Order: sequence, then structure tokens, then C-alpha cells
Amino acid sequence: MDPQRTLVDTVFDGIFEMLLTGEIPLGGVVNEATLAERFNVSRGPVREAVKALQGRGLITKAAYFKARAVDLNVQDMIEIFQLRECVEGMSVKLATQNMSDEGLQQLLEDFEQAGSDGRVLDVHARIAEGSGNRRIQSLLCDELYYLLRLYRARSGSAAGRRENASAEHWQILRAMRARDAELAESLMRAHIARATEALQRLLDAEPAPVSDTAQPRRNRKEQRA
Amino acid sequence: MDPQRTLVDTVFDGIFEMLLTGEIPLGGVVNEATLAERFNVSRGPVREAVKALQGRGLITKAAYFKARAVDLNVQDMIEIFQLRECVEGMSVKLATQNMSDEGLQQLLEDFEQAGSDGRVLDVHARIAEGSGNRRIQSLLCDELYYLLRLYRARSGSAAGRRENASAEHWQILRAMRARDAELAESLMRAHIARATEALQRLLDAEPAPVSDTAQPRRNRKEQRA
DNA sequence: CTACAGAAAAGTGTCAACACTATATGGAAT
DNA sequence: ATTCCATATAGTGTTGACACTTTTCTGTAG
Repeated sequence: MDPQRTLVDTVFDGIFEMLLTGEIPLGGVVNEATLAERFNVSRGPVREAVKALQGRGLITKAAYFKARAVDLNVQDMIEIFQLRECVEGMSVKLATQNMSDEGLQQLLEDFEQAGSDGRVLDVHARIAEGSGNRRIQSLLCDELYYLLRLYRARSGSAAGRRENASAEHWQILRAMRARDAELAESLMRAHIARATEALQRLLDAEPAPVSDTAQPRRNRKEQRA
Repeated sequence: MDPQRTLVDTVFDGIFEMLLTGEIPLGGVVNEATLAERFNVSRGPVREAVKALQGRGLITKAAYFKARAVDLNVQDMIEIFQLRECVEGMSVKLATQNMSDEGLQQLLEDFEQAGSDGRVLDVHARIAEGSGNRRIQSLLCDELYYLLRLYRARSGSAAGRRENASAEHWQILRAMRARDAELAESLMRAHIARATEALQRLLDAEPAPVSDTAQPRRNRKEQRA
């Protein structure tokens, strides 16, 4: 009666964990046979898990070539935050229009309870849920979520998290309660744009990225999609 | 030396074609063994292709349950267009800021050449390319592209395509040439929002969706994620 | 006739072996 | 020493068989 976890799910989580801890370095190769042995499964489930991770953008791979973990640099994060800026903006706009008074009240109370830090990301997830748009919710909470987690885990977790984020969240929630969708969207976009700017400064200051890639010497045919 | 097509790619395209033509009806079941026989391959490649299609949102599936083709209704399309509205807006904003004068000039000329209709979607793709944000480009041109194509193919292709889209495209391109990023974004968002409104009218008028699902009777345990 | 339980059938998940491709190795020619 | 080619090795792609779960079928009790 449990949601029936298959081996692919286990291996998927396992590989993601290995990425988080750095057991698989960013940009490092991902060997099917090794992983199969590691998890005591056949190569089949590993292949499917790798393909799923590929779909989430965490692993890159071309036919007959070894798979590599994604090499997250600051530029990539900036692009992700640019995408988040507009989507989170639309998310809060729709949520402001669609959420019930009760739901909004609940959200405010829960946020008050949780305290300033701790579960900052939860606010964004709750808003995405309230948007009523499942595709936006999936994009923010599933697809981009893994990339953000991975980056924060491997980059010292400082980047992206900021001091006055909590105050900005309060501003957004107030705009939502006032049912001012346009304002809420503007505030949210500014909220995320500020994080993007922090990344931009990081990029200007430090040319060498977070990656711990053991850059292999390029082989003849490797310049392929 | 070719980009090395694997059987998974072939089957992926084949299944997508079957969805476009309606050989697999929307919401219909997708049987691994049948498809394997159809394409003269083993079930392995089929499984991986199905998983890839699942990643693109074209097929839904839970462990040990039969896979089903997505059942695209108007509500789903509205949600996709809401997402597109904000992302295409950001896309054109970034493109206006980042594209070179030469690239922009080229884009204008190509659009003039192509005539009013024909390759309307190409403009959006070119702009996404010019945004310099690979994640936005991938979202618009890869992930959402398949869903749009499928919907247009199976819904009589009328919805989403509008008469004065070409004029609106010209407006956007003019704003880009004037390097007015804010205006370009506003125009693009309005451009797509108009399509969303058309869908909204469709939803109000016609409660019965496009789907040709042969709704199977619910089984005991099927209420699962 | 309907509802339920158990057995049969169909379908999905997993595995281990084999086929194909890319990478690494070693030697010959320059 | 360096470059090139042939060969060996490692790794990925594919397959068919088997294990597990779901779905359907069938008979029985109410």
C-alpha cells in the first residue's frame, strides 16, 4: 500500500545523495557498472535512474559516451535565477488572484510560526502551490529544486541565501493579503533579482568556479552534443 | 560520425509520432510489449523512451501501473500558456539586452523574408536563442515545444494560432531594435496573454475537452500518485 | 443479481549475458 | 621523441528470460 518504491527511485536518490556529498565530484564521470555494484542492483535500474537525472539536468550524456555529473558554475546559477525570477513572479501573481482568504490566512500564520529562518524555501513552495498552476509548481518545486539544492550543498551554501530575505517575504505576503497581484509580482521579482545580483558580483570577483572537476584531457571525438 | 542515433531515440520519435497522429489516443494506455514488437526492438529501449517521454510530460506513469498518454485538455494548455507568458517575456527582455546589433539585424531580415505566416514559432525560438540563457531556451524550445505541437496536432490546430500574430511580432522586433527591453517584455507578455484569453473563452464555451479518452472504469487501488 | 475471494492472465520490474562503440595501450614508421 | 595505426580494454547499448505486481476472469456465497 506504500507508494511502491522501485529500485530506480532508490538509485535515483542514492546518486543524488552522492552528488550532494561530493562522492561524485561535479563534472565527474558516472559509471554504470560501478554504481550498480555500489547499490547491489543490475545495470538496468541504474541506466534508468541516470536517464531520469539527465532529464532533470543533473547529468549530461551522449550516446555511447560516459555520463558526467553537471558542472555547476556561477553562470549556470545566474541563468537559473533569471528563469526563477519571472516564473516565481507569475507564481505569486496567480496565487494572489486565486488563493482563498482562508488559504492565505493559513499561509501567513504558518510563516509567522516558522520564524525568520529555517524554511525559507517553503514559502516559495506554498505560493507555487497556491498559484493553481501545476506546471509552474512542478517547474519550481521539482525541476529547479534539485539544482538549487545541489548548488547550495556544493558551494558552501552561502550563495543564494541572504540576510534580509525574511523581511522581503513579509512584504510579499502583505501584498498578497491586500490582493495586489501586480505589486506582489514586482516584489517577488525584485526579491529574486537581488539574489541574482549577488551571484553576478561573485562571478566578477572570482573567475574560478565552484567546480572540483578533474578536467580530463579532451579526446579526439568528444566535441559532440 | 553521425550524431549516433540509438534505438531509444528512434522509439522516442516513433511514439511521439503515434501520439501526433492519434494512433495512441490522448489518455490511452501505452503498452511496452506492443511497442517493442511494433518497432522490432526489445522492451529495454522502449522502457527508456517511455521514461524520457515521461520526463517531458507527455506520458504519465506510476510504478507497476500501465503508462498512459497525457490527456491534454484546455485547462492544461492555459497553464502552459501562463508559464510561457512570463518566460517568453524574460526571454525577449534578455535578448534585447544581450543580442549583438548584427544578430538583431539578421533576425529582422529573416523574419521579413519568411513572410507573415509559415514559421511563426521560429521567431520565438530565435529570440530564446538570443537571450543567452540556455535554460530558458531549453524550456521553451525543448520541453514546452513538444506539448504545444501535440496539442495543436490533436485539437484541429486552430487554437493558439491567431490572425494578427504577425503584426504583434513586428511590434516586438521593433522594440528590440530600439533596445527597449521593458517594452519588448510587455509586448511579448501581452502577445501570449491574448492567446491565453482565447483558450479561456474556449474553456467557457465548451466544457467537453479535446480528449478522445476511452475512460476506463476506475479500479480499486488506482487512486495513487 | 451483486459482492466478494481466489486463481489465471497480462503487464511491469529486474537481471545477467551478449553486441557494439569509445578509450587506452603498445609498437612501428617518420 | 613524436605521430600514426592496429589492437586490447573498458564502458555503453541491447536482448531475452525470470520475478513481482496489477488486472482480469471465474466461481461461490449472500
